[in-house]
Amino acid sequence: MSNIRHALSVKRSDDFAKWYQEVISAADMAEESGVRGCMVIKPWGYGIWERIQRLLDERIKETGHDNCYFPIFIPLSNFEREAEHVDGFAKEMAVVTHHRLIADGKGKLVPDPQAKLEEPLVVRPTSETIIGDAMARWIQSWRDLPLLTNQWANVVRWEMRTRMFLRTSEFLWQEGHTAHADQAEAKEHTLRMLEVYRACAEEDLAMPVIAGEKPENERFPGAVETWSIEAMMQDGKALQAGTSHYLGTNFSEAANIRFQDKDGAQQLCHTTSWGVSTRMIGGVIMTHGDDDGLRVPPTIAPYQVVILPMLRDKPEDEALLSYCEDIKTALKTETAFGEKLRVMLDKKPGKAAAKRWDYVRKGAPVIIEVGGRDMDNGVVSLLRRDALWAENGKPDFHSPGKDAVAQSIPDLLAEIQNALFEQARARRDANIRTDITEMNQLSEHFDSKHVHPGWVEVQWCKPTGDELEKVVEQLKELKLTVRNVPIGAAPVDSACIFTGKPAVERIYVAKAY
RNA sequence: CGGGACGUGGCGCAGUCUGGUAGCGCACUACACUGGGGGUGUAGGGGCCGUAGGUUCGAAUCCUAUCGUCCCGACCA
Repeated sequence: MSNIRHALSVKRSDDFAKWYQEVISAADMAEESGVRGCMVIKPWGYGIWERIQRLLDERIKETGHDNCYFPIFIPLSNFEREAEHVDGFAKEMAVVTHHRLIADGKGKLVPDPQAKLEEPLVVRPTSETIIGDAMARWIQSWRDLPLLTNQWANVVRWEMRTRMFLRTSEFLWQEGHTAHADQAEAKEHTLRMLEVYRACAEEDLAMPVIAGEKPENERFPGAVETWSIEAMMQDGKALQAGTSHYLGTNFSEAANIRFQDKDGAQQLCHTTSWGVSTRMIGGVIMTHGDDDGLRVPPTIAPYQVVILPMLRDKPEDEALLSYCEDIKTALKTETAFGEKLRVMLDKKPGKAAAKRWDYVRKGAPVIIEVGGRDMDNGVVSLLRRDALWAENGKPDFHSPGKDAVAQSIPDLLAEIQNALFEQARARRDANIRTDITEMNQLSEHFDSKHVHPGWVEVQWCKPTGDELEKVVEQLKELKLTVRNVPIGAAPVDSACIFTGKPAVERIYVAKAY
């Protein structure tokens, strides 16, 4: 349908990276801040984050966690305690060294040498160490376990290369931290939270994911096991959308998190940590966006229904507005997904037709336009953002009756939510190859001019150490990475694609963000 | 952090090579027309050309530094 005049100037198929940036600015989600790698999240983008936050927070609380808040500054000595952890994060830290500025006599302010901190503070890149410190104080006995905490916070990682929402120097997230009496319980909890993330991604964000364990080389610094949910973006690349780590006793040893067991003996706790960030929003864009902008799943849309009166700056406007208010009032009494509908009546002066495209770009799930003729006929003009265009290349308006429209919206929103998920799942499934068993097939698949090579499921022998390094190098030449070892995969039935040894598990291999 | 490109009204760009104090499209404001679709016309408002130094009678334009952005690479829960 090439005669359609799309709402964006760049198409996904022409330049995916540029398209991604255009969606963010056209949907008015975020903008550059002037500070390297940091962004201003605008109301529509932040509204989506608030929705994700709220829905995920409920799920986290349902699994027994309480929220708390720890300082953004971590004493350097505290951070230094876990060697691998330090190794992983040291090169991307923001460090506070002074607590006062002083005029330099040339009209500038400089850090006052007199005000140098005795011990530098690092801006948290994650909070295992400072929370571990607290856990050591909070936990005395087996009766204090399990300790289940979570915090919503910002963190800073001095990234070399940043992209809005996907990798920013400062980002918002949720980090859960738990302590358990033994390994089995801690591991079980790691998987329980991974499942919470899967449900949140698939049910709340309508973003299909594959849950599995990360290979050794992709582990979180200091973790014994790292698990992830991986989503396929529309360009076929993988996005790690959430991680859950079993930390063993590494952080307990570093921070001395111990408890007295029933027999009176001192034991180290087994801890976990898990996080999901504003990166999820990047995932939503690249999962549901189209050539007209964003499409927000109704569960996380700041407004699920936007009403646009076709104002003419004439006396008749008053009746039209009152007609629209009726619709809004009726909608407000409805519920969808167990919550009240979120409805906006845009009364701002301006052409409805022009405003319509603003909301199309923002991806409001349902747009209701109302003009004088609708009013006369007792109907409204309704657009589904997920199915915008009719066969004739024009916006596909529906005309439900005014009195019936409110009641129909909850079902419609559920249908849209489902349609978005199914579209994404079908696309993902169509872009996973499972028939590749040889390295040359793999290079051919990813070398060829395939615009959309997607993911490949292969079998491997789960190498470790140097042997794994070799595999990672081979993959790197093709710009590929091992995404994860999916939970619940079929049993292996062939040789390792990299070494020829008997395979022990299946893995997903893909280009990644 | 290496290589490349770039930074000019809100957005997208021209002007930079060949110095002479800024222009286009969209958006914006006002009025009029139009009126079921992102409309038309007329008239306007808004920029010390990222920032700081330097060269020059004179700098968006030349030189230096610096900050930021994008692409490629290295790195990366």
